[in-house]
Amino acid sequence: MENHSDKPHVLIVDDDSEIRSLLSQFLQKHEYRVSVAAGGSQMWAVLDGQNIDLIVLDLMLPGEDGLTLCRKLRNHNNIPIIMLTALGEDTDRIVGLEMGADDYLPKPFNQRELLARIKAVLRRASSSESKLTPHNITSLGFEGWTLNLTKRELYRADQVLVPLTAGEYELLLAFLENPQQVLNRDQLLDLSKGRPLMPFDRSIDVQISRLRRKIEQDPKHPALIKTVRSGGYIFTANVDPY
Amino acid sequence: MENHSDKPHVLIVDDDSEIRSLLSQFLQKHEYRVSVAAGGSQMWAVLDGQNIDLIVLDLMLPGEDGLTLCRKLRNHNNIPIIMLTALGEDTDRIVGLEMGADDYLPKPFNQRELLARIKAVLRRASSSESKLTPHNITSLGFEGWTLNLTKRELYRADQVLVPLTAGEYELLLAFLENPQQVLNRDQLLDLSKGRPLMPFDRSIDVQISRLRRKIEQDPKHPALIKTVRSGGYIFTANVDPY
DNA sequence: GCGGGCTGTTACAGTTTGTTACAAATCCGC
DNA sequence: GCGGATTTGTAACAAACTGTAACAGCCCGC
Repeated sequence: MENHSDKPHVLIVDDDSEIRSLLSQFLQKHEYRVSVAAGGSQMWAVLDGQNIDLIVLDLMLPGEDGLTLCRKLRNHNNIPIIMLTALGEDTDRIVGLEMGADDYLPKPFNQRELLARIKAVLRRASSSESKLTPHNITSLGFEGWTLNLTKRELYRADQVLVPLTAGEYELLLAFLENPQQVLNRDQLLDLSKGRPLMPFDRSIDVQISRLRRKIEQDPKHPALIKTVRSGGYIFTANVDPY
Repeated sequence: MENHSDKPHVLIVDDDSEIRSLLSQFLQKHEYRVSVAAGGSQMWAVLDGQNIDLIVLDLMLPGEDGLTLCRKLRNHNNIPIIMLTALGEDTDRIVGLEMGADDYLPKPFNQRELLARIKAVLRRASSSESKLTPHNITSLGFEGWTLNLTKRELYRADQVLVPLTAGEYELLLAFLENPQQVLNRDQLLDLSKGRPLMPFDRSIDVQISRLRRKIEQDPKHPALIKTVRSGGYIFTANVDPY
């Protein structure tokens, strides 16, 4: 469980307010803590402030649809997802599973059926936590950016993927693991490549330049990675793990 | 145990009918279920229809010899094998073990000796079952895909079988057993083929390329198996055992 | 033995990374 | 401030690394 209580915290994302309140009451009766959201933006707001253990996500939503949200969620974290869809069609199920949903339930569904699936998915999630999923932290966030550690991918605040080369990724990771402290070139080379600094070695400077081009608003006046003359570089933003 | 009774099911492969019936009676007395086969083709027929827990395989067989059968068995499954050979020579033992036999017994042998070895091998097999690639786990799932470990078959999200060669299967399995961590080429070669990396050896790269062609949505931009330049490769998805 | 499939090797093209060179920025003593 | 020394930014090139097609050898079933 992500939170400190013993009740799993379930987030229901559905545009139908009747379904929201119905499910909410039902799950609360069965010892779940429940939050609700009518769409994508409300969902992100809840995720920002709460430690959610499982998301029940409607496939059909006004605005951004469930599949898109599902994929975006997977870029950020590992929270289990159960998709609800009006169609009992296999195609939807397949696409959903490919997007990273953990289970799927065709509407209309029996509430007890949903309860059973929630239990099953949570059980699977907690049992596999220690084994085949070695990392508890999957992403690091800073200033709206997200670095997904399992996919080794960087996402901008608007969720667009920004391709990083291996070298750029390792360098950025070195900064995110040591934020707000000056790192000299030797440390950076050690952290990112595991090798020591040689005389006249400028490779870090060049990699910094390349990384800035990708993550700085104005690379000429960097805000995230600042130069410390004759000291090294410093990552200025706050970093939070997910 | 693969079958649902509590009796382990042993398959005896020997061309000598006297030995077959002798061993069969003896083992049945000691609470084993026994099937017999006189050679390769009978063996495959039995394996097709029964859930065999252990195979006692004679090295000297008319037609296809025991070593060849042993290797072929290993390409298909993980059933423990005890080899019988007329020669007490170490060379045969070594070759047998290399082919994947779990133990070896020189003829002539004491029946109690065979019983002891069967017990030991089954105990070893069942204790390792609960570890890394447990036998009670029959499949590994990731992003909608399913890898069936007993059949060594891969299924897409829509349940369609995707044929894998032996090499591709072993490589994929290596990833699924070590997801979300960077594996270098030496590790991958060791895990999938059991041999060390030689200089200028590019075989892993080629196998990766072939595997990607089968499991990646867009092999040009792989999502499941990512390249880590100068590091190796990483399997990015979550893996859950079934 | 023949043919087909699998695997490793090789070659070459496309990326990524390190090196070098020079311009720009900063520092320091005056 | 001014000029020279030092440090950093980055374009351009070279070297290293990876992707994959094509080929050859091997194994296996017939």
